[in-house]
Amino acid sequence: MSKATYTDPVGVNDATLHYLDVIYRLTQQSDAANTTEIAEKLGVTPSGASVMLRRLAERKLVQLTPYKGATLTPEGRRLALRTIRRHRLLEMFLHQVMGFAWHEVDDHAHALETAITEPIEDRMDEMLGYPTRCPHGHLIPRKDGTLPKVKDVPILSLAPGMRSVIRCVDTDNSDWLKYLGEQGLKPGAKVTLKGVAPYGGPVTIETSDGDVAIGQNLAELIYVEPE
Amino acid sequence: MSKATYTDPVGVNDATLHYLDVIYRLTQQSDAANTTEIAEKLGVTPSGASVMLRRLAERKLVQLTPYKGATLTPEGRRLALRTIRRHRLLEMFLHQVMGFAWHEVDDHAHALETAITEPIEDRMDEMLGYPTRCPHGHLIPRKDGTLPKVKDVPILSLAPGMRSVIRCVDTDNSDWLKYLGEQGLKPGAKVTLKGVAPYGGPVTIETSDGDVAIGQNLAELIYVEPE
DNA sequence: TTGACTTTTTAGGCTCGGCTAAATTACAAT
DNA sequence: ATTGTAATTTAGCCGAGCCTAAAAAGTCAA
Ligand SMILES: [Mn+2]
Ligand SMILES: [Mn+2]
Ligand SMILES: [Mn+2]
Ligand SMILES: [Mn+2]
Repeated sequence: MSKATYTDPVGVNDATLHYLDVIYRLTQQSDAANTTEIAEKLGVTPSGASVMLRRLAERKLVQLTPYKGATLTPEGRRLALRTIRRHRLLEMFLHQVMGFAWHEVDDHAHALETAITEPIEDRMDEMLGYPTRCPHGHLIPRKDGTLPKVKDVPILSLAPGMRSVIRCVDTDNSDWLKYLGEQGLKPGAKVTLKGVAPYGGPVTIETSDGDVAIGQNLAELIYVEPE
Repeated sequence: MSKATYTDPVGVNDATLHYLDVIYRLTQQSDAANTTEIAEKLGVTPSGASVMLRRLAERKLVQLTPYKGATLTPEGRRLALRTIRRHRLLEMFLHQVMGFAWHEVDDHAHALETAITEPIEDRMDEMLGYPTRCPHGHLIPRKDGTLPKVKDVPILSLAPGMRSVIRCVDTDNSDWLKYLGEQGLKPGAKVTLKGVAPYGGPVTIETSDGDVAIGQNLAELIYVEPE
């Protein structure tokens, strides 16, 4: 029973990768990820996260300013982007090659994202024709850690009547994805924003199958590229 | 970041599954697996294995007779067979669907065997047409824990001149597999044992591409079905 | 039966990633 | 400037899965 042949440098295990992944996402929105937010996303206590963050800082994977928050070091970001790349490639593979529905792939991809080897990552990429986005439209980081440039905008930022193509549906919620998919609202769909009812009312969107009306909370998840 | 949705009852983790897997294999050959053998296969010390075995016994996954050895309980065997099934299905998937060579798949399958979810297991099975063997010819346990009946015999047990079909090449050694594959000696190949030189000399086998001579140690790995 | 030798278990300790409870620091409002 | 509250860290603990060293149990031959 041989030891992990294709595995990473010691210490780069599941827990570590999950922390780095969460910190990466949080630092996309604000400049530093604070302990409590990280703990919430990971389902651990703030004290547990605090201790773990110190360990990650000792390993030079995060830059930690006590009482302020955490950011990733270059090595930490490299590993975070690798995990995200693998997650999104897996989602694409599960969807396109294995035939899972777009609302099913997130859970399965999480189960595999820290287990796959680099040759498998590369082979999936090749089989999929080097995709730039996951089934939900999120960008797949390249192996060098760069991200494709895109011009996605929230559909709600468009003037009513403007034609556009859906590029991303920004949620992992399986139920919402299933529903939006059934309404024809998924990446690649050509849509026109018809209007937004006042006081939080429904958003009407024209699709190739007719008009659909959805809540603003769901409409906020949809990003498009204007024609 | 949700908790392991598709994961098993608590405690059925990587280490546990590896122990069960090893105990299953060892109890195929003798009636009980002894501590030192288990430790060797897993690359841990006998003392470490002894402690772990006691924990597995407490969890009713193994039946432990101190100073005698371990056997699997029905639940332990169920989990062991599940891991072996997933390993061999993965090998088949990596080979047939993803195009990896037969000598490459074992390592990658080990990396994934404890990570995949049941829907992925089922979907691979379906895509592969419910295979009964891995690329090396080992039997794939069914979901109910039963194994297909076969009539494989060692090629060296055949009378010279007897025609047969290779069914299994019983090794995980990547170099040997690569070499044997290059010689045309892999499951499905029609072969005739020509002769065995005395005093550990070469074994000559006729293949569709001509005769090949290999060492007895390699020939012992080859199992066939006589015509 | 008695050693001698091998196998296995026990004792004590370590790291990792969690936990709770308590202390500390930051920050916002008076 | 002081005080109260919220965020964060520290202290002390735990279990899993390993380790080494030592003790105990089994085995086998004289
Ligand atoms: Mn996802
Ligand atoms: Mn996605
Ligand atoms: Mn294998
Ligand atoms: Mn195999």
